[in-house]
Amino acid sequence: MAQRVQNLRRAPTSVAMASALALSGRRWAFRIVWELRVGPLSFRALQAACGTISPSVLQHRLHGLRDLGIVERIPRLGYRLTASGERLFHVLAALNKWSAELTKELH
Amino acid sequence: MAQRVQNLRRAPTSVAMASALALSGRRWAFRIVWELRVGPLSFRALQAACGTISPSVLQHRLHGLRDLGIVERIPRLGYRLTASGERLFHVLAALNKWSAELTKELH
DNA sequence: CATCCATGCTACGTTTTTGATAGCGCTGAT
DNA sequence: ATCAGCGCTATCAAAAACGTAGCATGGATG
Repeated sequence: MAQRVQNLRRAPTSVAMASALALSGRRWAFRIVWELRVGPLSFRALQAACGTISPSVLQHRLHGLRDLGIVERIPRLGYRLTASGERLFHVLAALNKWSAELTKELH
Repeated sequence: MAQRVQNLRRAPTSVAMASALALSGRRWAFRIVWELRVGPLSFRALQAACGTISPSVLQHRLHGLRDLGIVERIPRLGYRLTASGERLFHVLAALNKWSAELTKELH
């Protein structure tokens, strides 16, 4: 395990990782995935869950996330995570844990 | 474990998580952390590692990451991850793995 | 049928963020 | 003294995101 991490440190940033990082760098992208963890949400419910996202950006993101196979649209149910999206959720759960530790640390 | 994930799904998005997601949503933010996994990098080396980031944005991000205690500046060595930054790297390692599986899946 | 309401989504003008490029001031080596 | 590399700033252009209004559809209700 320690060895594997060392290899990760040495290896150049892969194309796949670069695009995952590019995805993460678009505003609201991960937040949308995170909000969908509860189950399918309608467009408007998703908008409300994110708080202040504008519908144009939400629409933009949903297209991108659908193109990547992270989110899918279900008629009459709205949007929900695919299997890949679910796996991404687990990554975000790790981020969630990290964020909790970070803010605890800042006090 | 399964139970803990269910709780995560039910719980509302915390303030800490919202700001972590906001951080992720700024372009290059996570990429910078990822590139610093190899060890300390100078401003220009970091710029080169990211590929095409402009110096003004890099400067902006570094300030933000320093304010959050994720990155620190070491005289004559450049920038490196703090302990929190290292823990964030481990989260990104999970993202790395996810990205590899995702692209494998798309073929 | 007519009305109402919620939905997914688009249009559009403004603001914010990011980008590209040039270059300044400093430091250390030659 | 020169020179190269460094961290970083300035400036302007381009792109992304925002806020708001509103359209079209479809189902429920009177």
